[in-house]
Amino acid sequence: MKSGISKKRKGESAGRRRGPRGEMRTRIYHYVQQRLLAGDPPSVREIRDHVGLRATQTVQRHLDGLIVDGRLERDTSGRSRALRLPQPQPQPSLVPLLGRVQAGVLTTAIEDPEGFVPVSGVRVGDGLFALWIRGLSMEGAGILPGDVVIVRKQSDANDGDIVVALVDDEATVKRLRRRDGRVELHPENPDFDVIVPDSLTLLGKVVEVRRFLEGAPGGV
Amino acid sequence: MKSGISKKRKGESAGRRRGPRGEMRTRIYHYVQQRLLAGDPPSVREIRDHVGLRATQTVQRHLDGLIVDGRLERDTSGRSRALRLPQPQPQPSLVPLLGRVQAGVLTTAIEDPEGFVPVSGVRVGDGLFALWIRGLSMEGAGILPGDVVIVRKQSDANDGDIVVALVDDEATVKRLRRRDGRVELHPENPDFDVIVPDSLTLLGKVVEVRRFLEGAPGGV
DNA sequence: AACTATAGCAGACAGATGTCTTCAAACAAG
DNA sequence: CTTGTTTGAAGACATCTGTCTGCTATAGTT
Repeated sequence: MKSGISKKRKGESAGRRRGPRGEMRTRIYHYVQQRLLAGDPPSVREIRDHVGLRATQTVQRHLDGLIVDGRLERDTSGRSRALRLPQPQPQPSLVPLLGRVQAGVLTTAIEDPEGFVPVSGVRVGDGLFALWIRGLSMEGAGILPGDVVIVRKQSDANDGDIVVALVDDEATVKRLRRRDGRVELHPENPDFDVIVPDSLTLLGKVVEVRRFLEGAPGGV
Repeated sequence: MKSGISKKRKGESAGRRRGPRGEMRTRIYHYVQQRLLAGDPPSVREIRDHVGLRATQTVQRHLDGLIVDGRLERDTSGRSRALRLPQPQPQPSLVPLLGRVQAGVLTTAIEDPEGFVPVSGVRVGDGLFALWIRGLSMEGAGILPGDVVIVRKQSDANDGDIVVALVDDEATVKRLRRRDGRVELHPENPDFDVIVPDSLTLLGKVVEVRRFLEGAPGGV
């Protein structure tokens, strides 16, 4: 045993409950939840060691109970570290929050973000990034300077979608309009002009807008 | 092999590079990054299968390179699924998203939320709840129907804060103003009236606003 | 008190996982 | 062209990990 638990004679503590009924299960639940929220799923032995039990089978039975209660889920493919948070407690994913994005360096910016924002797991982490809003061009849509938009990477979008496109080699957020077979990028502020790009380089579609009235997102 | 890679004769493709120098390493990096950001660390065999290699040792060598470059880290305790991203990651918390909140039932609503939204760990999860915006009274502040506000429970707030208060036994979001020792709840829309409550029941202060342009938050 | 259910221990075993060695093909440099 | 480096395959092995069986102690119920 690696955990410093004192050597006991065979069977010495078998069956011993240390606290009120249900306490161990609650302790296990909180430890697993914390580990899963941290993005670091625990093995059964790690759980065992953390809560001070000696047998993995005891942990398993508690986990079985938590799964029956719907508080945890298990990936049944036979892989290791298979616990999951269930709906409606989605496993959060972290989306890279980028600084300035210019033509050609999106991949680099994603690999070296200035921070991260957590999103619900239903959005599946691949293909998302987050950007700061810096201007007033989308004010009418309730998107203000200092907001963060979460963007799903895609190279096409529908009429009416709010998108991130490259204009003059700089990323900009606008509403996409299709007029007579042509693409237009519309601001949501009469003080800004409609942009008609010669060719559209679309980085993605805005799927979420966030405003932080106090503090900044994690890691910034 | 589980991945559907076609059976090849022994050694048939040994040493074959399929793309430009460095491409495989980049592909591996992106896959690992995405998995780690999703809170689901990959095994070496999962990486191997995802990128279409046949030997785990090849993956290991690429991972070694990524570790030398500082782009990934490895927990060296001998555990499985030991890759890490090098920056410290914010640890998200889950905030309950409530349905309708009326006087007297906030605690019940928190215990039985209709879903959860992940927030950055810097906000320390306890004491937070989230609410839907249903009306247009805060339109001028860029807070629209269908938005979700994240609220920190507190019974006092400063002049200018956006707060959640009980008015006519119903939770409402307004901007708090202090005038001549008196509290006023201001809309951010001229079509709505200023509210001057006889006594203020403040549920908390809005710390974040979120708009979901596609889908809803987890569990809803 | 007796009985039952719950909780925990110990040990064994199968499969997942990481790591190492050797060999071979492809590519880059001189 | 030759040589050295990089890249990828195959196979073996040690350890981690999940799961199962059997036993025991404790707590709850009748």
